[in-house]
Amino acid sequence: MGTTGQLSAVPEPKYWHLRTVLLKAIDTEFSTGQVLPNERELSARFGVARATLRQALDQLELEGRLVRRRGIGTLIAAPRVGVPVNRQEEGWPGAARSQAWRTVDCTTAPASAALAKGLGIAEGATVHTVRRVRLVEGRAMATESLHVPAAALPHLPGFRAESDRARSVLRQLERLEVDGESRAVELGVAEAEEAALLERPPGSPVLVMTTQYAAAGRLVALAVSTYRADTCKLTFGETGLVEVTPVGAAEGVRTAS
Amino acid sequence: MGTTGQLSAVPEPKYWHLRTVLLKAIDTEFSTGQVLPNERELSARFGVARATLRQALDQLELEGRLVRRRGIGTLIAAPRVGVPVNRQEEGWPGAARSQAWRTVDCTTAPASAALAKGLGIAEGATVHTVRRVRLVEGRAMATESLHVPAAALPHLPGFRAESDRARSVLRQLERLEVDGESRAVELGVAEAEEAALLERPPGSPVLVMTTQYAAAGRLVALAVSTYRADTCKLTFGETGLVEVTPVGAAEGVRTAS
DNA sequence: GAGTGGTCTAGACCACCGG
DNA sequence: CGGTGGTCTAGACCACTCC
Repeated sequence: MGTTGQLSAVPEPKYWHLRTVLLKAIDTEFSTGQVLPNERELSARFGVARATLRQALDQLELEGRLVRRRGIGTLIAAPRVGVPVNRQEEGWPGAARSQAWRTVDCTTAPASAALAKGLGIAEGATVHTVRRVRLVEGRAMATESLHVPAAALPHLPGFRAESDRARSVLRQLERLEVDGESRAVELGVAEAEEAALLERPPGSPVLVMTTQYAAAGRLVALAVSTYRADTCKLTFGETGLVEVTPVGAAEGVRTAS
Repeated sequence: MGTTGQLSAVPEPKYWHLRTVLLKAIDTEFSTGQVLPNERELSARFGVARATLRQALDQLELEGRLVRRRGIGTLIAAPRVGVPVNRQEEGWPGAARSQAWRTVDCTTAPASAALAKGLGIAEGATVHTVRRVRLVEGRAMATESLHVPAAALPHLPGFRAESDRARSVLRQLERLEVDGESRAVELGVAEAEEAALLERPPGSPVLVMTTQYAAAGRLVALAVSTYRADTCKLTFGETGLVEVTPVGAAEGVRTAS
């Protein structure tokens, strides 16, 4: 990486120009896992205040190009992991290759107004909520709150220990024939508990995915999942006919073209 | 909104606590379009430096709760717009209700390495690229670069004016029978040109969606779309059987539960 | 011109990590 | 312990919008 980096006059902010310079350096002179010079060193080298440098690093971290670790340094991030989110492969409890989820807890409570609306049931109706963490290669990638109206699980056995109840709910869901799902994805930030489960500080960006599952013409579950935006790329597989080359082969198309 | 807001001792950073306080105020005391007191006023009221207050506002803006306009003030944001992204309804050129796209330009050039890989063709092969902007309610919500190998469009007429060529490419695509698509969504930031098309400053967060379209067992197009993360919520409709209550009815489930 | 958010500075102290 | 990133401060000036 060059010594100065020639901050141009100024139609564009310094931090943005810095980001560009650093990005090029990352692409050409560093590789995954390497540590950058520390912030005080970098800010001196580029002749800017540390806060300004940090603004540039913030951008690059948001883009998933850098990882900053307190007490360690700033590292070049690994490319984002493609995380499949279709029901068949991974999303639905107990399906094929899923030891990928770890159940955190399970509660049973009356539905809040918002939750009732999302599930299309009456406010105050009993709802089971299973919280799970999705693991990819052993690392926590997402949290999920799976809300299921008690009415949708007629055969659920009576009270049990919490972990048993979670298992029961999940097992019951497996048996339902889900014939439709509707998803939405938006940007959010991790709140305290989520952040802890994801091993990230509060305020970290997440991709919030909301999924409504339908069976026999009725909604039977509402899942709210928060995926770490720094390390995850959500991939939506095709139920269709052709096996398409996995997305991710497209790495770098956006900027390189 | 209270006058002080009682910043607690400190296991949690001030800016994060501030965010919480402001979030509650937004939910209870303000409504869409209202302007907050200015930053100097707010920072004084909460007894913090302006930079600290801004850190809290940054978070809320990332969450899509605030919009800041230079020279105007900080406003309460409208809820995010649900933007459908399935091929049938909106994504594919010329489909049903689409006057929703505005073509920006159309270029024909050899494929870069990354692009060739994404399309499964040889590097340097000729590719048509149509850039478009997606409009929702008249506002620019996304940009798209649609890359199509020339080889996939055998009947494309010879050279023409750029706007005509764009039209031709899109029309040819309509005629192909697409039988598969593979999507990925991740977080990114808007670069200069994108940012301009989206009427946002560079560095604004975007949801980057990469879509591979297949027809007759081969990839025929690669689309890279960048959606404004502040105002968009991507919704994935079901090709399935049941008409599911639109996601968005689930508003507020995540925090309220 | 007055008022807004956007950028930038130069410093300070803290929390965490490793040897 | 020294070194790292994380937070916070108090100020300055700029770019923009509206009157």
